[in-house]
Amino acid sequence: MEFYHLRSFVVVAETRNLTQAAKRLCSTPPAISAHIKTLEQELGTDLFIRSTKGMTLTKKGELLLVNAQKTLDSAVDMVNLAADSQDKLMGNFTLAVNQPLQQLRIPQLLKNLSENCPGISVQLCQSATGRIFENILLGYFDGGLVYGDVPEDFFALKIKQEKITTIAPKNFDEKSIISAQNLSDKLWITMDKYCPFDNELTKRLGSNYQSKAQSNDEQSRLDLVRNDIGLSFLELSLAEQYQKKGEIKILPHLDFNIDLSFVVADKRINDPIIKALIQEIRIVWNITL
Amino acid sequence: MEFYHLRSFVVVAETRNLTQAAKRLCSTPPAISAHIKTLEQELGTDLFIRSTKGMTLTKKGELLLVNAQKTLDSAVDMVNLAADSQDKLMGNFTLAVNQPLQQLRIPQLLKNLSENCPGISVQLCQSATGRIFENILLGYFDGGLVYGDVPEDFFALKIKQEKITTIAPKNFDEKSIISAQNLSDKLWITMDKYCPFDNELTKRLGSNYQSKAQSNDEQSRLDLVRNDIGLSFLELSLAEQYQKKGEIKILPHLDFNIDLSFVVADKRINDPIIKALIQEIRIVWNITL
DNA sequence: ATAAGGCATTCAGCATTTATGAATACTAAA
DNA sequence: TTTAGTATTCATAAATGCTGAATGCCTTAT
Repeated sequence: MEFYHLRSFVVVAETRNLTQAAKRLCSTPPAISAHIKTLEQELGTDLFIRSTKGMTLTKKGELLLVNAQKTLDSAVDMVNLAADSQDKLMGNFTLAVNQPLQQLRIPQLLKNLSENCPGISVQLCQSATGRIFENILLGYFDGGLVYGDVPEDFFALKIKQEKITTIAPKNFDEKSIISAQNLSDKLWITMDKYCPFDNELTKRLGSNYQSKAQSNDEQSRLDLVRNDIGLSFLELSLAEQYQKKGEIKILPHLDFNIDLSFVVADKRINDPIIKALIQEIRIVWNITL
Repeated sequence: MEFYHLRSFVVVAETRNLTQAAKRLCSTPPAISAHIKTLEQELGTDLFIRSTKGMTLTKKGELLLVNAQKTLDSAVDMVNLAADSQDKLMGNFTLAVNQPLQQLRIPQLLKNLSENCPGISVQLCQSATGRIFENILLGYFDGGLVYGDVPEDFFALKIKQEKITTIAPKNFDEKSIISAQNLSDKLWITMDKYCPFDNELTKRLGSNYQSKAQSNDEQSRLDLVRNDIGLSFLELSLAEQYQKKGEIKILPHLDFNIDLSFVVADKRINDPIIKALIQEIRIVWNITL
């Protein structure tokens, strides 16, 4: 049974005349006749009573006509839905982030997105800057929020510049630190090779600093510093909060700035979903251009 | 768009694998691939994202899958309904009657029928015995209740024997009637050539009786007799009712018996609807065989 | 009575669509 | 590097559906 059987069924039932039905269906009586016959065989019941005057529905035909009509309507619904959602943006976007969501205004972004682009759903994924680049290239992420410089083959939208400072345990003797170089023999809690923070550290202190522990997670690093394990980098405003509480100390000797950017694969810059997402990011972060 | 497109769509969505889908559909990957591609072109949107791992639904694919499934379900409903009502009796039956319905227990018949065979609807039609035979042969009636002998090519189920008597106006001088022959020169209200009552009249009185008026309708004939137009035949029990009221007189000289039968065309005796109807008639009239 | 017109159906041949099987290109895993 | 699994392309074969003329049936008009 195919749709054209049902179409013929319905039209013949309406016209009660095979010839006219054929005209309306832009076909010929033998073709429509065959449709009806096939349908009758398949359903195992007569649908019409043939006479020299035309075709009249049997009782069972009347019964089944309702379902046939319903089935065709359902199909039309599907086609209409496809047409309606033709230019409607729909899709998933796997967004990798390198910080707690609040700081990145992600909640606001999701809120705006669900209002302006209800067809786009976002899958969030925590990762480190370097890994984000890799996974975007591998197709596991669609885009991400990353620190620092952006490799080739990536499109980057600069969101803001962040100030990074050095945090130390509260009982750290900051008097002993005169220049940045004095920090190179201290114990460090580093990120990992995928994090530009570590690059910055190497740039400033050389590669002879000691790494006591590694963690991508800001919160973990903070905890380790709190517990007197060593020094680490942290975003300035966050660090100031914890210093106020007396939990850590801030060492300004290595302060540096770093860009926070939204990145996607260069080749996907014309993807309408990505375009829409960038638009929303611009709004949330108030990026004029 | 045809059903096989939707079937392929649904199965590929389930298996997320063209090869397995093809197996399940007893087909080959190129065929199923073409189905999907055709459907995508027709709907104007991609349904799947192809990868070396298989096929995964796009967002719009997910959206449209619901409708596709619904459409297929609706079609299955129709096929199931056809199968369920396979052995269910359905149809119209045009029943011609030659008397008021009450006497023929038609109300009871309809009641039983609607309980035992809800798919059968009955169209009632008043007519005269002879016309009933003609119209059954012409296909205008499916069956009827008739008086007297039944021609060839008809199946007859005898329902009961009725006593027919002669009715006369109330001021009729019955003393003057010694034998049946005395009635032959009276004025008669006859039925018509299609009614076996007239045959009976001819048989008994010869063809030289005078016909003043004709009517198939019992009520009309009764009215005419009441108004002193002439004599006529009537079923005995009815006649007795009217005699009690003093409206008419009964003349017993020509009394005769006649069968009331249910008839259908002989060739249609195996029609299941007719079989069912006969069964119900047997019940209503308590006909043991 | 006869002819004409409308109806559904049958059938042989044709046109189109659909399915197939081998080959290809790609990717992931071994 | 090879192997296995994926979807796709292509030429060919098979199947399916469509057509137009012819047929039979019936009703209506002549």
